[in-house]
Amino acid sequence: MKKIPALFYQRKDVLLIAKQLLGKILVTKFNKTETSGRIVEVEAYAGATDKASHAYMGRRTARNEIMYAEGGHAYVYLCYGIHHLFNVVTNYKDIPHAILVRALEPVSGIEIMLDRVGKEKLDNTLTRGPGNLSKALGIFTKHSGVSLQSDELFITDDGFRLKKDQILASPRIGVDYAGDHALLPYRFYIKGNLFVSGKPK
DNA sequence: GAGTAGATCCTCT
DNA sequence: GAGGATCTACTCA
Repeated sequence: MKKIPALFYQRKDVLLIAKQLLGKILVTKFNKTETSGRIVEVEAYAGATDKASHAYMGRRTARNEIMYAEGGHAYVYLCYGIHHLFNVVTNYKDIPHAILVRALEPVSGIEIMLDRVGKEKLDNTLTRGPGNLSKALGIFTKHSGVSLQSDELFITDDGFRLKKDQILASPRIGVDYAGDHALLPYRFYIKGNLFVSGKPK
């Protein structure tokens, strides 16, 4: 499978990229063990104009420095002292846009993922929610800043295509503190997919 | 089934 | 020193 080229991420419309990431395969290959999952849920964070973003109003710190890099890098950080959140940096250099990957549908290395999470059998909690999927794929803060063109962390396209009516938008999750911006429909997910967070159907 | 509290630690002020 | 791009478990109905 071919990695998605860096140019895919280096475009201005973070919402468009977020939608196009749905259905792609996120792959990690650490210590020669490969695990992967199809992206079924994402959230866009539109940098300086987005209250919910770490880079709101152009904030720039050691932690979010990677958001200012050119598109095609991973931004990983720890939330609530427990959960690792995996983001894809997008747009051009110095424009801190990012896409948070919230949920995956397991594709390969499922037993390895179960082992990492400490579960016995596959269920829809394995890769549902950003904290869980990072754990399942073995992603930690030390992977922040890794290029998605590297061989241990990348995204591929296996030819899977979604119809327009399979993509739904909704307000983002867990960003109530962002006031009005918490209501922006920047979350995209695949209709009816079991691994999308929220209430199971 | 729905709502709420607790866990737990890194980062910025 | 405070708070956060979350998840789980437990309570109550």
